[in-house]
Amino acid sequence: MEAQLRRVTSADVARAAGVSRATVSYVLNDTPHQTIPPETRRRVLDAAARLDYAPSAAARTLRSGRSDVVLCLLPDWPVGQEVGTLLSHLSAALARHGMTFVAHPSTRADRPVAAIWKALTPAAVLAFEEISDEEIVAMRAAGVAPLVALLGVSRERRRELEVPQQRVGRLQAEHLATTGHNRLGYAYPDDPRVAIFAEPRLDGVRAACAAAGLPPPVVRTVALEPAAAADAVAAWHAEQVTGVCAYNDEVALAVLAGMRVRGLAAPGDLAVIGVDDIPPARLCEPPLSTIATDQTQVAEHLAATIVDVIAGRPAPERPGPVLSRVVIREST
Amino acid sequence: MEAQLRRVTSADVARAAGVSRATVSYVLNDTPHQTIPPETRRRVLDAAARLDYAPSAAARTLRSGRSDVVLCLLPDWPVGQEVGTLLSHLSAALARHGMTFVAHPSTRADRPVAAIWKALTPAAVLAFEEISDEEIVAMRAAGVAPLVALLGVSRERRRELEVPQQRVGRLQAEHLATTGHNRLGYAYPDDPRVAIFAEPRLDGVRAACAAAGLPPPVVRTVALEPAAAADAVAAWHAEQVTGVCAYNDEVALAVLAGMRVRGLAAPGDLAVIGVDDIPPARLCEPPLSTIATDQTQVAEHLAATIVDVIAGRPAPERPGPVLSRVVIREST
DNA sequence: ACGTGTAACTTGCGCGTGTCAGTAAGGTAG
DNA sequence: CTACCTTACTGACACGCGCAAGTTACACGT
Repeated sequence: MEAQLRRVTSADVARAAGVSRATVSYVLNDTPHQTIPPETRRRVLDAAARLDYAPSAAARTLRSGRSDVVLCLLPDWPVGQEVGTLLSHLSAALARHGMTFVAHPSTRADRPVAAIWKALTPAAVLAFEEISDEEIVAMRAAGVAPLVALLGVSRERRRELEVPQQRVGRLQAEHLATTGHNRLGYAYPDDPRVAIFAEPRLDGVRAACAAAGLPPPVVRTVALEPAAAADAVAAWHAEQVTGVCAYNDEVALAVLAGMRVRGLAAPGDLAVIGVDDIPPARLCEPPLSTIATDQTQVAEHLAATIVDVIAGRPAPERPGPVLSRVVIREST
Repeated sequence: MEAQLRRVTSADVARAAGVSRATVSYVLNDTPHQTIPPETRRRVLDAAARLDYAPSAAARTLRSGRSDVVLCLLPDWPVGQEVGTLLSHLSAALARHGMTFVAHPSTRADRPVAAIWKALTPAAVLAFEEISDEEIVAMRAAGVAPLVALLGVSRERRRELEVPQQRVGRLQAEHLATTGHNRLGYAYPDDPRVAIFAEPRLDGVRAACAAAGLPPPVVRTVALEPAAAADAVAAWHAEQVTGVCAYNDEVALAVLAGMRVRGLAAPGDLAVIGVDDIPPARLCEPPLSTIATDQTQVAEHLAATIVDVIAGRPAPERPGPVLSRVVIREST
């Protein structure tokens, strides 16, 4: 019918509705302190719908100086599906607030981070990794981009979103302590890039040990290979460790593999508990106890915080404490 | 020192360099057919660097009608780390072509897809799932957004990027056939959302069976639970199936778990091969044979295709056939 | 001397918005 | 009748950029 090759602009809508462009803008944004009679409003909305009008984000961004995009800089360590689902929920939650969520796989080495957010003029940037102070002032200076950092550790210097990583570690250790283990090990990840998450979790384990009157955990780095893990297992065994908290489920699987190499079996010789509850956790031998986190709840809180920060309001308080829970299977 | 609260614009650079705004634009974009003496060029570049100038993407997009953003609509099934690393490589590859890659976790139910790309005016949209024809013409009409779809199946209707999923299935079946199995099973994923990938893989298995003179594979849907998988295993066993190709490594792990329930062991009672080579594959019992794909190469080809499509050139031909290879472990 | 050509610029337009500053019509108060 | 307010609108500007068209200065060929 109408083979439109040009973009439909608000001027087109205005023409179709027989009003001025300004009126269209007022109607479509229901600008406060503007009195529009219902009849006119209807005409404008009709025309907009009929023409399939969608405002140009570019023009709107140019005009207002900020867009409704929230940019998430992904870390350069491989993101598993738990982060994937978190982002998915986050995207949905932000959409409910009228914002568009996008993620950029960090290729930090390739391009400076600045190039990315300058190319998008997002309303907010959400990062998993530390951001340099100069970077932060630069973003603030660019006016359009308040910053939010998601870290495992809470830092006093600025307001941050904190997924309670410490609590994750504490839950692991408490579970092992209450099931009769009094000498714990910690399976630390091989990849140095995930240290931001590993450190607070380990801190949580340490805290729980101290609270339960146990000696501090025996920390060993565990690569994702049976042979390497076997060495760690042997070391724990030699130190009378009977329960191991792993950084995550994959590391836990490595520990189980290492035990197999040494002819040991969980939970008899060594109890193992992971974090994340990835699908393989329930499929391995023995099925892996782990810590599951309600990503929906985390996403909801993250979204609320982001919205508040963008609006310049102080961030809301921490999420309720029941985001994570222990999933008991047969490895403990 | 200089607490700038306003954005640095090309006008600022022009003023600092003592030239007009147009000259700045010509220098920074090295516009063809413009003769700029080295001295002037240097002055401009100096000023730009000193002021930390970054062009406004919004303005540029508004002016030129298209941005340098490539938007990837993620599927609503959970993305594993293999997709994660693919996106990471893709982002790097596109950055090398001067484009910015962002991903949007598809919350298809929440917002219509149109709202997303209209909010970003990307140069291209990369989707994993089918896109309706009207959607496509709408994107084309919006002028700014050529479309590229990444599917497992190649469709004649339009140019698509094809990761050779069929080949993945063929590799699995050929490996089992050459190791002496002559009655194969296929472990189909429980999640209907991944059918786009599952179908071509299964087709590949069927083709390989036919080519090897074997009967068609016995297809069973396998949920990611030991009990459910056990039923499938029993069914295969009853039909004298001796080797199973699984949709991916997780499904393969489920099959292994199901065998355990039935007191069977791989590869003796049933050989199992997965796809993806996720870390748990080498950590489970027995270590899982699988198909590994070189994501770097895939990303490179994807990036090249996207760039070509944006430029309006025909897409380059298929990638070389050696993107995937069999990783032989102990489950076959 | 005069056109022609080229180097090295500058001026100015318009992309599509949001919004401020009007303005004409109509009502109400004094 | 005048002064003033409200309703219902419209005109015009600025956001930052790319680029087409124009301008000046100077060199060259005849």
